[in-house]
Amino acid sequence: MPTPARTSLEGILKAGRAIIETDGIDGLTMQAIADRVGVRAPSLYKRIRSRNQLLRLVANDAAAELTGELDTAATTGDARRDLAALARTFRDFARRNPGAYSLLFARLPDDARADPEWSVKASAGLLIATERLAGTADSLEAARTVVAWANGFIAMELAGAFRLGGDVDRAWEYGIDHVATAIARRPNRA
Amino acid sequence: MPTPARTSLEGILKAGRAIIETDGIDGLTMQAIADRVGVRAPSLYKRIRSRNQLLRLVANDAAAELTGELDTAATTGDARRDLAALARTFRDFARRNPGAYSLLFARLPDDARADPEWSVKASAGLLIATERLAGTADSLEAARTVVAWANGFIAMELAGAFRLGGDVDRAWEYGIDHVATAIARRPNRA
DNA sequence: ACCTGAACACCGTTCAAGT
DNA sequence: ACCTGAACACCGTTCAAGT
Repeated sequence: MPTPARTSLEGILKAGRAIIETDGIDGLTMQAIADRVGVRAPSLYKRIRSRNQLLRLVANDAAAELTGELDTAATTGDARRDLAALARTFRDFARRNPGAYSLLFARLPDDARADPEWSVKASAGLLIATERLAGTADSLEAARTVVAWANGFIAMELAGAFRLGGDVDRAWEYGIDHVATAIARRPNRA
Repeated sequence: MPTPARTSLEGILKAGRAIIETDGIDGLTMQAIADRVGVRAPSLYKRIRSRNQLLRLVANDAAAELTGELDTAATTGDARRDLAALARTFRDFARRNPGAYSLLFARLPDDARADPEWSVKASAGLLIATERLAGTADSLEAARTVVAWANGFIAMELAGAFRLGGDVDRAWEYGIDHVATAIARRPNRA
């Protein structure tokens, strides 16, 4: 006699997104998921192959969300303005979803990581802006400089690593402004 | 009848530094330490209070090593050259000690993290260079921009996040050069 | 077809017992 | 004074058994 399903991939995924924000990656246990969807831990293996695959599902879900937000962020056509908007969107996402953000950039086993294409998709708009600012020859290096700065800033902000006082928001504005100037063609011999 | 000690803090610390490089933070288990120092896991609690305290010891040890290297890196007196040397030293340390590096910047419970002063000590030389380049008013923001960029770059490099091809070393040189220009006073209206 | 309890190998940690 | 085995509460995962 078939028993009706009490779990679903969607339910598990939603539970995963919620738990990773409250308890972090380490808190995302099979037990925690099972409690939340109202089932015993072994039953989860009817829907997912392993905890690592669950982490990948959660990471892909977050990546799609972030990519969607980035796609609608660069709208002015002004490369400098678009660059600042993309960076701001990235930072806002990280602040709203610190658990998902750290999952996306955590060093995890390959089978737990988001599909590699996500970073290509996510950086499409950025590459357009940096190409216009820095020129075709340097657009990849310029994009990497911006992403490294934004990623590093956000990671340090979330980790509470800015411990020398001062205004972190001011450091952000200073940073995006100066980095944009830096990658613009001939920044210091205009 | 007192038994002679077969463990020592030094031995445990050295084992910890070694294991974190081969097996990562998650691989640094009490079992792994015990195996390496030739004792059973419960005996470790005669020397350390908990695994978290061990993580802190390892982190502090790595922080002292990194700080020492940074202290001898900025020697030319030329602020731009010193800045590049400090960044390069940072990157070299991370490549030689990727496990320790990620431990230093991982989000961990407070009792597992390195003492907060380490980052103050480590950034002393950097602040001198950025103050000369950017001026006193902006030196903190400038230092945060450099650290965010370097940290973000290294984290992405170690995570294998540069997936769009291209020459990563060239992106590093491009980045440090342009970031230095960016924070220098009046970069685009000289 | 779905869910469960029991079991396994692993964690960190405590503690009484051995020397 | 130091080390140990046994035990506890937790992990992820497998699997035979129940409906």
